[in-house]
Amino acid sequence: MARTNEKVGSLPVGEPAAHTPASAAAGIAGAIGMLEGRWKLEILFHLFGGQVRRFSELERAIPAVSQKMLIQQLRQLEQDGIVARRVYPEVPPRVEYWLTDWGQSLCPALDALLQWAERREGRAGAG
Amino acid sequence: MARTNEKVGSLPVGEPAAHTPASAAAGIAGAIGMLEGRWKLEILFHLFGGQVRRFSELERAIPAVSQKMLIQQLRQLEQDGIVARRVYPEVPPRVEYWLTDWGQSLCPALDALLQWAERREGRAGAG
DNA sequence: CGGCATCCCCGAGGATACTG
DNA sequence: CAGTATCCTCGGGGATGCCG
Repeated sequence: MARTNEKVGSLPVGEPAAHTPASAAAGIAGAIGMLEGRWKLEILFHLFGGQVRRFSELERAIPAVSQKMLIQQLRQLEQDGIVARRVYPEVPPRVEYWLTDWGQSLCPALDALLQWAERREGRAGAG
Repeated sequence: MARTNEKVGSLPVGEPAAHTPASAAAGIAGAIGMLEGRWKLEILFHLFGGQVRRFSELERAIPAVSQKMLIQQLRQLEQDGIVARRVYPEVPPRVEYWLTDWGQSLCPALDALLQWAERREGRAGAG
């Protein structure tokens, strides 16, 4: 988010696991940012597992979304390298969407988050 | 998000791992929602590892945040059961914040997300 | 069928000032 | 020091209409 330039002190460059609270937060914020649109997660879950869907299929699968939003979120996901898109130069037009390998690899991370959310039951905490 | 009432068909109730695309998305959206405030992640990373911080410490640790925002996000995290709060009835006032056990358990999930984000480099994808 | 453009609403988040 | 109240900005996202 704002200001990632709070340089770390003396780091052995090359180690990918070195983070300040700010840089770690920034990295995750970036990841979450890519997932933030109101419909992106739902889109992703319709695409996980190598599924290929055309625009109208997604539209039907997510009834509450508007065309504009669906396109917008799809394009953002595409731009972020999470989903891939293919246009068939036919008439009537056909466009298909699916997950990139990197996009697919989001699944476990999302699953971890879901597990965490569901683990909430016994949230006695550390009070 | 909108409409979680798209009931699943015939599920063996009791299995916690059964999700429709919509319900999985909703669950993760809930988790992400708790993390969404602009400062929450940064707050979390200052609290991970059992650290206890008082309000003014967090304020100094996150210079760009306003009092209002810091309090608001802290309170939301508290309400969600992620952070705990303790007020010392002294003067001048002192308030300390730390993560609940459940909050601490977010760390691996966040880490998975961070790993994923950093794995982006060779994002050739499944084009 | 799929996509872009326009207008509008609403709420998250910021700045500032005040209180106990 | 910690928290509250008020006001304002900004942009995400909804509705609608037109195009290839």
